[in-house]
Amino acid sequence: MTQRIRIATWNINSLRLRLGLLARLSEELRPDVICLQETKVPDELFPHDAAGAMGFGHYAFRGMKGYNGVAIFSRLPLARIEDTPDWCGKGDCRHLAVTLDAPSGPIELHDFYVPAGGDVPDREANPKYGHKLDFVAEATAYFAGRSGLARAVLVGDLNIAPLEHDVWSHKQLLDVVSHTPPETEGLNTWRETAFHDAMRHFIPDDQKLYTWWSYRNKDWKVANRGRRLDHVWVTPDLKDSLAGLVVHQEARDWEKGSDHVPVCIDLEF
DNA sequence: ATGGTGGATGTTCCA
Repeated sequence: MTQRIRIATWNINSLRLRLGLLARLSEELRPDVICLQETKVPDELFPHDAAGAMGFGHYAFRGMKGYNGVAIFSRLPLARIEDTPDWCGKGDCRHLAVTLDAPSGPIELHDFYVPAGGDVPDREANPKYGHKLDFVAEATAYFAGRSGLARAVLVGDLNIAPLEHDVWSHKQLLDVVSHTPPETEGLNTWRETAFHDAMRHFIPDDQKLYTWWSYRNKDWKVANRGRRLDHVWVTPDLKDSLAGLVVHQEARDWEKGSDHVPVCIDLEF
C-alpha cells in the first residue's frame, strides 16, 4: 500500500490578506502540508482559526511585525524542532523546522525565507547583500554539520535563481541580485551539503522554470521575465520517492495574488 | 538610465 504525501511551498506575501487564496490553494491542490513565507503577521495576531478551517489539524508559526514570517499548516501531526540557529544573530523570523509524523516514518521539514538582499550586489555599498550571503554561508555550515541527515525536505523562498535557465536572461541578470555568481555559487554549495534539487529532478536544467514574476511588470505572462526563487530540496535517500511536481503558475493570475506561485512536490512511499 | 507595483505601517520601510 503506497502512501503519497504532497508538500507545498508558497511565499504568500501577507497571510492575513490572502487567507482566501490560501483556502483556494488548499482546495485546488489538496496538499498535506503547506509551508508559507512572508506571512507578515506577529505571533500575537496569528489567525489561529485558519488552519483548522482549511482542514489542517496541525500548524506552527514564527512571525514578527511587518516583515518576514514563516508558518507550516499540516494534516499530519508535527513537532517543532526548537534548537535551530538564530541566523546572523538578527532574531529574524526566516526559518521554521518541524518533524512530520508521516505514515512512512518521520520526515524532517525545513521552511526557509532567505533575505532578498536589496538592489546593489556589493557588500560594502549594500549591507543587505552581505546579510544574504552570510545567511547562505551560515545555513551551509549548519547543514554541513548535520552529517547523516536523512528523510529531510527543505523548501522555501530562497531568493536565488541558481541555474542559467532559472531566469529569463542569464546574461542580463548576472549583475542583478538573485542571480549573481556569489549567490548562485553559494546556493549550489548549500544544496550540495545534503540535498538534491527536487524541482530539477522533473524539469531538465535546459528548460526555463520560474516561480516568481515581478509585480512591476503588468503583463507578466507576455513578457515572461520570471525567476525560480522558490525551491524544494530533498535528501538523497528520498530521491526514489519523488513522484510529482506542480508549479501552480495560474496562481499568478489570482485576483490580488502573490508575486510568487505555489510549488508542490509529491513523495510516494 | 529609470521606474515600474504591492504590503504593512504610519508619514517610509521592505520586496
